[in-house]
Amino acid sequence: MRVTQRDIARLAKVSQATVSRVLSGDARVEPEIRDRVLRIMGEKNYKPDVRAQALRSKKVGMIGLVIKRPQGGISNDPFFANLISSIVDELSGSDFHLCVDSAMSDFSHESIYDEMLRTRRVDGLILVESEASDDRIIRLQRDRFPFVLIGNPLHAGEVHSVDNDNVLASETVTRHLVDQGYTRIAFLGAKAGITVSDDRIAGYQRALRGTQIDHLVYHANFGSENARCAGHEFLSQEDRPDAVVVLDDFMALGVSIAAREKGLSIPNDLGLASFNDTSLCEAVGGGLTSVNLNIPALVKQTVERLINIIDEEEIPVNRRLIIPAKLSIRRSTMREGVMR
Amino acid sequence: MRVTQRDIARLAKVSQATVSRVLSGDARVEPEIRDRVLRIMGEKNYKPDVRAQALRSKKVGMIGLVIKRPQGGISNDPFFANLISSIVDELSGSDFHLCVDSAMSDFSHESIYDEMLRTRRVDGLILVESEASDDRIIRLQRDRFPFVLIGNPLHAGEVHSVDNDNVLASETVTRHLVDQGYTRIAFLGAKAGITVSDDRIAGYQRALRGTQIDHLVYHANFGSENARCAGHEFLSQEDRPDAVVVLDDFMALGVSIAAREKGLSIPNDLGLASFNDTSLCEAVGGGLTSVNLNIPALVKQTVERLINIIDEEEIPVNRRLIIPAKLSIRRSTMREGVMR
DNA sequence: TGTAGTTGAGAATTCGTATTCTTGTGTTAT
DNA sequence: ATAACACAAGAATACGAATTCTCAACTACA
Repeated sequence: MRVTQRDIARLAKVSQATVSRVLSGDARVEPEIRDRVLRIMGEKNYKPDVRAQALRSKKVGMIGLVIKRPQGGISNDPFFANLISSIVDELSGSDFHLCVDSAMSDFSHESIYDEMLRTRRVDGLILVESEASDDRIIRLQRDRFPFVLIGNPLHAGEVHSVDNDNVLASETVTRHLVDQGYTRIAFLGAKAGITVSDDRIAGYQRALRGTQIDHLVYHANFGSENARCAGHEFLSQEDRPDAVVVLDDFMALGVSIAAREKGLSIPNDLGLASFNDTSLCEAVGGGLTSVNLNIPALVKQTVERLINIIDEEEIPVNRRLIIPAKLSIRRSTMREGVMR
Repeated sequence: MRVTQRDIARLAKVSQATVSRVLSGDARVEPEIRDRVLRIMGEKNYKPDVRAQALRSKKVGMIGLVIKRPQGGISNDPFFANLISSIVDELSGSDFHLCVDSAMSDFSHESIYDEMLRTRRVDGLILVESEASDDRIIRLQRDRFPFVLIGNPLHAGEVHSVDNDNVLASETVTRHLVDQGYTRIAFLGAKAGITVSDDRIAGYQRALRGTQIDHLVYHANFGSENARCAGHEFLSQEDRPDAVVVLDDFMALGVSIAAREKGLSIPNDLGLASFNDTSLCEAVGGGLTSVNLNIPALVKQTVERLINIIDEEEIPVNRRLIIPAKLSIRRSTMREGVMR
């Protein structure tokens, strides 16, 4: 059977209220009594029941992460692995835990919303934006439910969000390629409508604006295999690009394979850079230049802010927070005979 | 403010108990009243408070996953991404949710145990075994707390566990290499003491037992870079192996890079096979043969069993459940001129 | 010495739901 | 017709911890 405060109280010959006071560190309890209670709590290995605490104090000590899975799961997305483990790490200091749920395409939007909010299973939510899913956000705002968005909130006004500046990051990589002397730089993105992809294309274009370099934007579906196919196509062209910025590491891997299959050497025949700085980057072709989004830092800010909102401490005025990304330069963009 | 059963009761002019009965589908409530209550619940958008339900009914609707992170997080381990997303997917049908926590090396064993069990934050646990961490298990058993282990329970007796037969799987891949005509087959594993690695080495050895082929076991730390270094070493030997079974895809990637750097072509000069069948496999060198552990199936069994234990339904007698792995054969082991 | 003020701690209540206990009404059997 | 009984639904209680209310004992000050 479970040990309750009442049990402790009986054994320590005090009231249950006193046990509760000891637990909450109430100052006005005689040291002698406090020690006795603490001793017995130790002996009996007592821990308060979070369920009762939650009911009484209106806080469950849980934050929720709702991941939107496209069709067959998010199994292979290293981004989520990164995200989840970062959140868990970040939370391990606080008194919050992480509840992970998934929302399918559309139908279960409502149901996951119900489950997580109206039932008070979590105190707050972390949303991860991939497309523009505004109905959720609007509902959350209406109910004044604490949440922080990772990603670009688009036109949604008063939303707390944390994100990278994808435009700037993409501009930076692209500039890097320009600096390395590449003259025909392409961008391989996902199909239009995916916010990250669109933003990064915008950054790529911004970087090239002052230059003579043509804007070459290609599109492919996610995954290395799709990217490999796309790579084969654009690398077969007469005036093929001599460098490519790719939407993510997996796709870049695909491109690198396509390049190898076409007999193009990286970085001399083809410069290659991408985003996410996965562990893959260490391996691909002796090193793949990639933008490190600094997910741990991003998560740290997200979690801190969310907890602040939940605890109703002063919420920073700046509702949108940008985490700077940094470039991890590796061999795939270090053309021979070029010095910074 | 929150809508409670009492509010619904007042509006429907019934007692709170009746509302509760309607909710639990109690048969002996007049259809007319039931409909009225349901209508008002709908209007008011009522959902029961899980905190109160949990307190009352001794079930929180949560299962916990404690991941043991070696030092700096599990960020890059695709296995966990897979695991977590599979669990979430599997759970999305049930009325359970997933709570993910991490346990550091040793210290926080106790603390995570406290948090998750004594506080009744979760109804049951999924443990993932990488080494032999028996103290946790023993404590859980003593408290008769519902849990299922993913991995090999070693000598721990009465534990519910779900796992692949790593020995058999490894035997199968190795056999496959033999069948392909490779004659000098090595195994690259992690350092001794890691259960998966040891088991797979055992399977490798079992496969070679009837043959003339030497047993060549190498060890390296996890990660593609470490494997690449190790690969360089053993591929430089006079009598280098002509095929390698590698502990996981990431390490295999490292080996493949080492091979390329040494001018060895895969699969003709070097056969390569590994475990996990990550999305990487599609990409590496035009296809990497890998053992598919069927994590979704493994998770399905794990979750089903755990929920059975929690609900105290009849628990299958067979405490240890083996999920068959299957081999995904790709280019890296398809030597030219060899037919099955 | 008497009254006001302080303080430590027990009693009682609350959180929202599930469940048991109880009662009033209607049905069946003798 | 009345005792025995089924049954729907309200009243009351429990779950475990936090908090408010209350009171007794003790200090302080005139």
